Amino acid sequence: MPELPEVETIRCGIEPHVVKKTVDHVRIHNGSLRWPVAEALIEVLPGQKVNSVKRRSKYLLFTCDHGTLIVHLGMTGHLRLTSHSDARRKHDHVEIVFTDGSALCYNDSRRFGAILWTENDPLEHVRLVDLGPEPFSPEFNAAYLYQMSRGRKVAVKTFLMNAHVVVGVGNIYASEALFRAGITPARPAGNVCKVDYERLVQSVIEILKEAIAAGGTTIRDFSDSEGRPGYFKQQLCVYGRAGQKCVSCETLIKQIKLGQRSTYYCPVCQK
DNA sequence: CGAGCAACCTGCATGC
DNA sequence: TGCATGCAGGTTGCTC
Repeated sequence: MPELPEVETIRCGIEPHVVKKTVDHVRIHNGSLRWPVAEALIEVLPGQKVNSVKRRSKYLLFTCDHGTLIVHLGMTGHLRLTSHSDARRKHDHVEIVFTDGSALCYNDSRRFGAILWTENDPLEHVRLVDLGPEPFSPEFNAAYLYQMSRGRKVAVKTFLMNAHVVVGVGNIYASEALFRAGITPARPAGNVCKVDYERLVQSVIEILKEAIAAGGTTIRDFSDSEGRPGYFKQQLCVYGRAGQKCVSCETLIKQIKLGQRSTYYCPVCQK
């Protein structure tokens, strides 16, 4: 479900509702996510206060008194704010109930997501330590992408989606950013020149910021912490538009597969 | 090291 | 109606 804009939308929605709250108890209904949810959370979390909700890549970091809860939503994960008296829904796997009776509920039909716990620096966690730069950080620039891509034969779109290169760019925004930059997605990353990477960096930053401003993209079932959809779908130029006219030149948008992921582009505007 | 791809799992749309 | 197929905002961990 979520790329960086969707995770950031969820973070903004949740933060004011959980910060300064104290955990009363934790319920694990189905801890079988990508990695087993630590049963120890049931013992460890109660009594701890949530001090901040941050984001690194597509991970949400709930900083607590004596550790950090690291949450990834996978493809279909949802977090919603509930009351302890609300009815449970199908695929509600983990509930964190606060002392005031409010709760944070993790729902994930495909269970590709993860809920991890660390008492050390979360950025040093094995899942986070090797990640590439944040797209809004100064380290994400044309010189960096150019240098990283030399000698790489992989398609530039797959390269852009590689979290060791840059985090947060998933399947929707990779197609969108390449369209805006005028780069055809199947081009080997190592053949893309510096000037093109300059445009790509700008396009990625712009698209992600616009998507955050729109509250993310809802294709199927994305919703924020209060159940509202995102509105960036209206601004998508190529993703999901196979066979429709290019917004710029009216050529029909093409769909191909790259790295097992559907990829959309305009064969005229993108070279 | 990089590239390619199967796997994890459920739900939904489509076609016979 | 049923059943088989293919697809889905992600990531890991194999093989070559």
